[in-house]
Amino acid sequence: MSVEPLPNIDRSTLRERVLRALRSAITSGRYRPGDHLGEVDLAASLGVSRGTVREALRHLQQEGLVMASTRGMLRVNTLSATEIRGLFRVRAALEGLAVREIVASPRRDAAVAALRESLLSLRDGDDFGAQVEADLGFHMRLCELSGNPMLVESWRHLEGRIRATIMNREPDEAPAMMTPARHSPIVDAIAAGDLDTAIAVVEEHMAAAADHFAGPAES
Amino acid sequence: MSVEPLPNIDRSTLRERVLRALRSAITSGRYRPGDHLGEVDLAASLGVSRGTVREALRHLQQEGLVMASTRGMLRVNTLSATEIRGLFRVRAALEGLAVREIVASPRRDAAVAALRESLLSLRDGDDFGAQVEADLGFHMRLCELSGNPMLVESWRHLEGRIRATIMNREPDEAPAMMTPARHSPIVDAIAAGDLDTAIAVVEEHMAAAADHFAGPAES
DNA sequence: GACATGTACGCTGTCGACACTCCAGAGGAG
DNA sequence: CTCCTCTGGAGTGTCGACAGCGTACATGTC
Repeated sequence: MSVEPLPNIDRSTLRERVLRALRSAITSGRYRPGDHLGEVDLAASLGVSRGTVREALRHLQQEGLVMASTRGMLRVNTLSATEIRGLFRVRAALEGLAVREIVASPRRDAAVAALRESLLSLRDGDDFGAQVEADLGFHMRLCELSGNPMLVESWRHLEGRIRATIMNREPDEAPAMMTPARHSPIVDAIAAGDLDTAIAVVEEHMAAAADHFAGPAES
Repeated sequence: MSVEPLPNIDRSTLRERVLRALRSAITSGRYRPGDHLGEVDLAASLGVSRGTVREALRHLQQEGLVMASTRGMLRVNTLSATEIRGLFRVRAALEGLAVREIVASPRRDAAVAALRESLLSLRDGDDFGAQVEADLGFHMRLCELSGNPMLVESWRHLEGRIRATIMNREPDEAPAMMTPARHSPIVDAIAAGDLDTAIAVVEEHMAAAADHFAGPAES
């Protein structure tokens, strides 16, 4: 009898796997913003029924990665400059709360260590996709370390739109936003326990990102 | 030929109507927190197919009004005290941002007027359900007046959980939270243009609500 | 040639049926 | 009496098919 512990069985439902596949296909650039996502085509491509694809698409719609167009058809979402600016202001508010809760927490040191670790992933990425993942991973980690599950939930709700925004840009333009140099000041301010500075840093970070992705201040 | 402009035809899809019906049934207390929502029963009650009910339920799940339990079954969501506290902290962050944007906006006076109007609905409600609607309507209005669609979107994403929290309480206990007296200071501070005070008022308002719904500070 | 009308096609909306999993309780072996 | 086994039933998971709606093209009329 074999001693090795048998591979874990994937108990995820078909809908969940289709969901992940579609999400990945969109955020990886396989489908471009504005592309039509037809249920029949996708169902045929993935080898599943329309109903299953349908549920996954509806989920992505609520995530903001997909938007409805005419006659109930779904397209990859694309955000206006105004929406992008608003999006990053909401992010600033949420991540500002995260910073606030981390600074107030007794586990602040552990949180700082975890964030420093997340920063490492940002350094060694020459691949654009990996760079994006590392950036979002850092900010998501920031929310998780707040210990507030609702904050994480709210941030995740925006994640699809964040990704849609980033993917709207050519890969060449964005990397400057995602360097460790832009993120370490946040961690430093948290480590110093200086709440006001930390929040100011986060807001500046988000404002710069908004300018980058929405085009410099037009409003 | 008749001159009257023909009644508007309801073009909403069956799924949308089922969604509204279920949401209303839950937030009105027709189903209690923890109740099992079986697809077959609901489909039979509503006279639609399981697939249609299913899509509506999945939507409500993402809204947080419904949660998954064992074997993929869905139940009316119920939040822990910790989650409730976190929820209201996130609300404070979001509505704080709303206040901030309104104060900074040139249309501040119009916003104040709109908020004052919303306050009126709070006054004349002896019906508990109407009172809740008026309260949530005020806060939602606050977000809308920020002019930031993403902020509204994020707030709406929490709305289901907020309602689930309120509905967890007996109707008799809550009304004190929803008096005009508790809301007008927010509007007054906005009208005065005093940002710091306004945000402090919002945070105090949310902290009090958290204590009320989660039980006084145990953490 | 321009406009109204008919018509085929593509797509989503909705449905009913079958498959599968899990839990609870009956029933037998020890 | 206790434990294991088996068998129903209650649910959800997934599927294929039909129906309805709109668009775009073809057809006919003036």
